[in-house]
Amino acid sequence: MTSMSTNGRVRRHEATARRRREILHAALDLFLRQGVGPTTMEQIRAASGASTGSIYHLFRSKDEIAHTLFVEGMRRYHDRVLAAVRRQRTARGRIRAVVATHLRITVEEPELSLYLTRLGMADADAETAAEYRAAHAAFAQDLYACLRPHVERGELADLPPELYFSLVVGPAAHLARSWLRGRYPHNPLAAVEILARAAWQSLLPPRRARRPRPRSAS
Amino acid sequence: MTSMSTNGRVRRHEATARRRREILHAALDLFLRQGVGPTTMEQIRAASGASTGSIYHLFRSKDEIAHTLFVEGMRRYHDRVLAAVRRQRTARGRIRAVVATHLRITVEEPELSLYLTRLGMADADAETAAEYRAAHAAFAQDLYACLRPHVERGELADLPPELYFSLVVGPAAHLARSWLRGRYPHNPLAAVEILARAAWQSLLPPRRARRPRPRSAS
Amino acid sequence: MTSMSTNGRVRRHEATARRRREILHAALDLFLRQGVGPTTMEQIRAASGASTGSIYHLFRSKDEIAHTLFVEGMRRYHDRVLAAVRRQRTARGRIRAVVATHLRITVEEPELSLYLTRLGMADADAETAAEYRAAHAAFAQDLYACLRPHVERGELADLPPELYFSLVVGPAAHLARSWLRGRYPHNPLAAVEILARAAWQSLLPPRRARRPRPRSAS
Amino acid sequence: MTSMSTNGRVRRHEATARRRREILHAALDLFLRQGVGPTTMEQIRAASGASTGSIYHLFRSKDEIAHTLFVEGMRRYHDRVLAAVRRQRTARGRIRAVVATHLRITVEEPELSLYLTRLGMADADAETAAEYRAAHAAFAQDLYACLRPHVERGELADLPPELYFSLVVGPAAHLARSWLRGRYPHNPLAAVEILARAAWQSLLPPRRARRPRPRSAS
DNA sequence: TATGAATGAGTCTTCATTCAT
DNA sequence: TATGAATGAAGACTCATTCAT
Repeated sequence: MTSMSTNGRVRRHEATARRRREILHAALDLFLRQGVGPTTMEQIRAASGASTGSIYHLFRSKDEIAHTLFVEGMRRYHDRVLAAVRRQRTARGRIRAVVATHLRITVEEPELSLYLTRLGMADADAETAAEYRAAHAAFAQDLYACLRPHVERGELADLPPELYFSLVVGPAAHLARSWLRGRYPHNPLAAVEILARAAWQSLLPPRRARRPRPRSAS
Repeated sequence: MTSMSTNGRVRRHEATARRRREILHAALDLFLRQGVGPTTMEQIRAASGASTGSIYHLFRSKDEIAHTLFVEGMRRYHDRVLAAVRRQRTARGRIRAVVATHLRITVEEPELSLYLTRLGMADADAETAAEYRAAHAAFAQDLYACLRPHVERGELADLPPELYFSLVVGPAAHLARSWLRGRYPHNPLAAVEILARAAWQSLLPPRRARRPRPRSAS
Repeated sequence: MTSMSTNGRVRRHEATARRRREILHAALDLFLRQGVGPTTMEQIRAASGASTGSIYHLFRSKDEIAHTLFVEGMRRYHDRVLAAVRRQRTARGRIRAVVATHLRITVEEPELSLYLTRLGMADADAETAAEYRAAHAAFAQDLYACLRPHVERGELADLPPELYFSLVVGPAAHLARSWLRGRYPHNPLAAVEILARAAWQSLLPPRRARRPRPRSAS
Repeated sequence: MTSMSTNGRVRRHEATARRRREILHAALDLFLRQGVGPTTMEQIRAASGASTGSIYHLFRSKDEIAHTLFVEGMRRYHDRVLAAVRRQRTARGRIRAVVATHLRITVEEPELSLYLTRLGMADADAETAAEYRAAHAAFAQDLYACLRPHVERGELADLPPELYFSLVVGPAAHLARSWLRGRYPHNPLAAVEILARAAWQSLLPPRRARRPRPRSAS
């Protein structure tokens, strides 16, 4: 009997989780095609197959759906980038990892990427925006912590963290956006080497400082 | 009497133009603080001092206001960048001009920049989005036309146009966004040289190709 | 085994009855603070500790809870008043009993009294209202039956029954309401004698019949 | 032209005021038949002939309609009672005026009276309830100020103000309610003398004390 | 009997837009 | 041209009630 009840509960949990995913999935699709504002709960309901009540049982409001989508997506992005960076040991490898992962996520989850770039913050109220900002700051700090040692060893120029990200992520992000909007007709992943090399070069410390180290890692 | 009527007309034109500007100004401010969707015509009315009727005399709809703001802003951005680029003769100068102008516009018209980056396309319907895309394409083509000769002369690597922009504008755009969102605490203009140098280096043609040419642009 | 099952049944009955009381208690509290309409079953659930299902096991609907509260309260009020009146033999004692009991119930069960006075009938549909009216009519008849003999003996004036109640209960009810709403800062029970005397005097038959008293005030 | 525009404005004001009255009238009717909660804006719209937008142009919310109805009605009641009381010079005349006016208003504006008694406070939130209470307190003070001199002259017993009202208004209010609910089949106005006399007697100072006032009542 | 997730009809309210003056 | 009251379609959300477990 215990196992039955446990099974029941588990099965219900699974059903709930599936429904949750269905709703988020439907919402993401609609948000992307029409924007968050213009998307109606009725559309989400119809597209997800859930009832109005179910949706509100699982999410407090439409904004919470948008917010959940953004936060979960952001976390996935952050996690993947940090994991990829940590898998590398050399400065160059890490820089390349950032660029490559950004493009890889873009290609593998274009919907999510579009949402994060284009819609995510558009409708955020002050409080939510602050939360996003905090999450971003935490990510930036974690990421910079991976690069800091290389800066201290003189392998990378000593620049303000945000400038780092601009030099490293900026081009990749721009290209990703272009691709997502249909402007860039090629596979963004084919540009990884070019972008990674550009990023790497732009972070090299000024000439004189570079001497002591004979060869940088390939 | 003719002159009076002319004066009258002129004065009316001036008044109309001023009112138009007031409305756009108020709308931009509100759109930025709250997003386009959440902003109501009533708020625009109150903030601009115009009456509901006046607003609808000057603009067909709320969307048209958002659209006007976006298009006029985009045009201003495009014009400034192209003008700055054309003022330079050398490849390096032109690359630098793109970077510097982007940051300059950001600093001088942060509201406009935020709007263009963050909100502009979020709520656009398919048709409007297509129009934006066309405008962007025209700009891209004009800009690329300025660089093409340098490519042909072997001064710049031969890359797909969008990749160019990603390498040149990407870092500046990223830094601008960071600054606009309060993440980058320094003056973005101080980073022009770093970003311009990075952009320049990333566009250099592969080594072997670079030799034959006796003088690189300064 | 029989006794066990009996015990079980009894215990269940007790548990059920307790739960019923908890629900009614929680509901009364909420109804009073917010009104019946604005109170949600969810609030009743949370405040009573019962589950939604349990509540619907014990009550057909929210209206039934409100109705039960009203009817049970009304019956308690009626019963107490009638009992107190019947305990007295003299006309004066009975008049006084009505006044005193009304105030006593008010002070002892202020929540119930407030509910009966303020909320009870506000949301009642036609059918329910009719039921309430019938209950009230029955009470009025029972109560009047206690006074009728005194009227016939010439101890009390011969007035329409409702006018009786207005003269007897009216002031006490008014004072009770004032007290319940925080307007009357003293103990209502201290006013019993004044109110009872006023009621008594107002019910005395006209002068000539009364013998001793010569002139009423103009 | 000025006059035309003035006329236009005036005419608009009249139209607006009429519409306002129509809405309030329709709402009062519905509130009384069904209660405030169950009445929908759609019903008010249909009954008043106004459009949804118009209603919300004139009133912020359904609650504001209910509130307006209550406050305006309460003010009318207060004003009438105070005016009638002030029109009298003698203590007895004033007591009688309170009783008579209460019943008169009941008979002349039964809907309003029912609303004030039965529904008015049922759905009030804390803030609104406080406002009602303040209005009532002001009225009570004004009314008591009319009686105070008589108390000081020893014509009326010295009782707490609320007790006064209970003795004076209580019976009339009770009878009015009975009549409104169909329990009292006679014309309430015919009972004015009985109620007024009862009220008057109940307020007389204790016998001995009534002449020179040696001791205040215990 | 007990539970609480699911349901969906029904509400209030908003707001872009129109139009009589 | 200017005004702002009026419009009503459309949307987010609530909540009493049901029902599978």
